[in-house]
Amino acid sequence: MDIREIARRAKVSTATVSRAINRVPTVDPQLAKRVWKVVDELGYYPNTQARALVLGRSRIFGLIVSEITNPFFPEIVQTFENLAVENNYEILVTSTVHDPKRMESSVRRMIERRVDGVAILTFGMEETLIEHLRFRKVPLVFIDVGPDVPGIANIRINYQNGIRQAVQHLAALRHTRIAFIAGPLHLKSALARREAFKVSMTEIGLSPELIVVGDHRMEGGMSALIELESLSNRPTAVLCSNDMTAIGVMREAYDHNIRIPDDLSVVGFDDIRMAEFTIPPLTTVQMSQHELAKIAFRALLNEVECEPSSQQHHKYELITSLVLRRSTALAPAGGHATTHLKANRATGSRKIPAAGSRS
Amino acid sequence: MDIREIARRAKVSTATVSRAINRVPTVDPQLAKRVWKVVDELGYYPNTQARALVLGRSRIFGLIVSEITNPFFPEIVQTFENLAVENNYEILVTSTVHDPKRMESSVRRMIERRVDGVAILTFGMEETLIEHLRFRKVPLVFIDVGPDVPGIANIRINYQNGIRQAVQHLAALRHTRIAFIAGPLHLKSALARREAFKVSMTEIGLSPELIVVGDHRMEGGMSALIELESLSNRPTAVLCSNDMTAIGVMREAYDHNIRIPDDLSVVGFDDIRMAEFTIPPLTTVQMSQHELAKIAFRALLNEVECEPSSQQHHKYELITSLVLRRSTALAPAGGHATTHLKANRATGSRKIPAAGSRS
DNA sequence: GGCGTGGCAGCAAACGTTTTCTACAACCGC
DNA sequence: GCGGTTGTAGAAAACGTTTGCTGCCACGCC
Repeated sequence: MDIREIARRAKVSTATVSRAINRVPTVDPQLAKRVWKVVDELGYYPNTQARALVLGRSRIFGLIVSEITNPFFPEIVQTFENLAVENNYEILVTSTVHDPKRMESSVRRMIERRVDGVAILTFGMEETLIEHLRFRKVPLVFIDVGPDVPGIANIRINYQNGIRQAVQHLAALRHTRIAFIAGPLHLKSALARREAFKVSMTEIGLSPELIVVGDHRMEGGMSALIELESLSNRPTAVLCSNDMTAIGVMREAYDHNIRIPDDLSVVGFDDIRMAEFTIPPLTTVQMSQHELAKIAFRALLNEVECEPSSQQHHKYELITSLVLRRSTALAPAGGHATTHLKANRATGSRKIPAAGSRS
Repeated sequence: MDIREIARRAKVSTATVSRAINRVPTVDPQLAKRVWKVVDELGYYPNTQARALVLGRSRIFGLIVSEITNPFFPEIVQTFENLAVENNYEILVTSTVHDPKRMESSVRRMIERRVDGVAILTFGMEETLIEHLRFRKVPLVFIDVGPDVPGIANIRINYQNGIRQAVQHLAALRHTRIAFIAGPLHLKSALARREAFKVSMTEIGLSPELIVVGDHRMEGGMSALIELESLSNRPTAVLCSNDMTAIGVMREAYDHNIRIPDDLSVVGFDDIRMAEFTIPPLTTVQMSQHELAKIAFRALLNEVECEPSSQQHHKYELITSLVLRRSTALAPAGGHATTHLKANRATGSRKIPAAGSRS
């Protein structure tokens, strides 16, 4: 069913149908009404790919994220989608899952579908891939980083602010041995957070020496805690590069009967929704996913719909700030007990194999 | 840059370019090589919307989920995307966020973009909306429910199996007052789980009377626990309609110093990834998101790429089964203490307002 | 009353592909 | 050597829209 079918039934030309559908004001109200009636009766929906072809605009925005399974991102995707719906855009979401092949395929798919703009909310995208998009003059939005030219918006994130608050908060609780569990260091965002930690520690006269590397996932938090606990100058507080890491830390601490926050204070980063529901609720640095998505979308829309002549090179900045919950407390008097790693609880999960007779 | 540009530079017709690009074997290898060279040099990518227009197939699958922010779904989306990439499809994901308006917009967007099939992994989609898709002969895949006609695949989920295991597991731990926190009862899936609970309880001679209603979110779990704790015949175990509810329950229990599993056993449903990382790790009924996505994708692909004549009305079924972790234990001797609701910890979260001077 | 003008509908081209059909060349067999 | 057959490239139509341009009609003005 196409526009011609409508035209036939409404006894007008396809041009008139098109104009009626698109609410072009020069069309006679009576004709328009006739068209709408037929459109409605037949349940006609315009074919957006035909429209995109002639218009040269697809009304699709690409959204490239690291992994949609990381709870940080779904919130962004949701907000982004809400805004897209409001503005009559579609979104094409792809995960890079830290795989160069997938990054490449992400970019290729965006280009093939002729998206009108791409928000790159993943880190560690290769320069040459980005060049592919830039070459085609696809408007881009980056987090943190990206070339400093018109048509490309950068969202700067003020990591320092929130991390300084976190460090000062811990220091105020008399912690001196504060560890940092970094993210994968090939990611600029992870690097930036670690640097912010170093700066903040130095500012208050502590040496930022307890730094181990995680993977921004729960597993990395778990092994990082084991690593930290095996040290002779074990920390009394640990600041994590993201919330997932912090959740892993708390989970591992649970296995070793390390009490949070009594024995060990934990601070996360991101303030994902789950942070409010961990046990104990996680003190963390908020980096509003909602705001981030809003900024990214606005930036993209601005690039696409405004005159490129206006060359307005907006500076977008997202601030971060500490949210206090209950995973931090006064430093224990003499550091926490030394037997943690021995008090292992049973771990692992078993699965019931069959349908189960009554037991 | 289009196929004609390539044709001009390779000194062949557009037909040959098209054939070369699509690896049609009848094209002269030498010509093909010439075309590929130009394609490569110019960084040409075919315009999929033009292709879709003439082919009548968009190579886009729609994926309608309830809320992408519910951790159950991102796993599905990821697996679905992986399969899509492998098979050269794109996915168009929309969240209904339990909003009729958004469901409508979801369906409209799917139709406008001319998707080749839709997996409806949300519950409570209105019949008339589905009719819109069926009317256009869009292949559909449903969870649980859906019209029983060719071109529409239903993934039946065996809730009973897993829930029976859960109930029997709790009974084996000498629990007799087992509560159930249901999901929103206008959802068929929530209803089915509750029914499975009732059946399972009855099977072992317990009466399924302790049933309260949640919302499949953490907040609902929290208030449901409060409700249950205010009862005179307070439960010693609670089975939740999904894991988010269970997380809410454990979080609320924490606030009231109800120990899990010592005072209260908790069982979830879904086995989201986070279930392994809660404190304590959550015993739950697994409903593999990975499998679910695989089945949905396969069903869709089957509907789209196979002869409609084959009429193979595959039955897809997903079984569920209990995963034991550490949120369940022997029932406390005389029920747990009665003072829970009074031993309230401080709650809520505060936010540090400004950049923070040293404290 | 004639001409000019404004308003509005329709024709047709264009968007970038795929594919059918035609055409041409080369080769083979008789 | 010629007709037939096979193999391969190109011309052109088609997919479903939008929109510039043309042209018609009616109205108003002189």
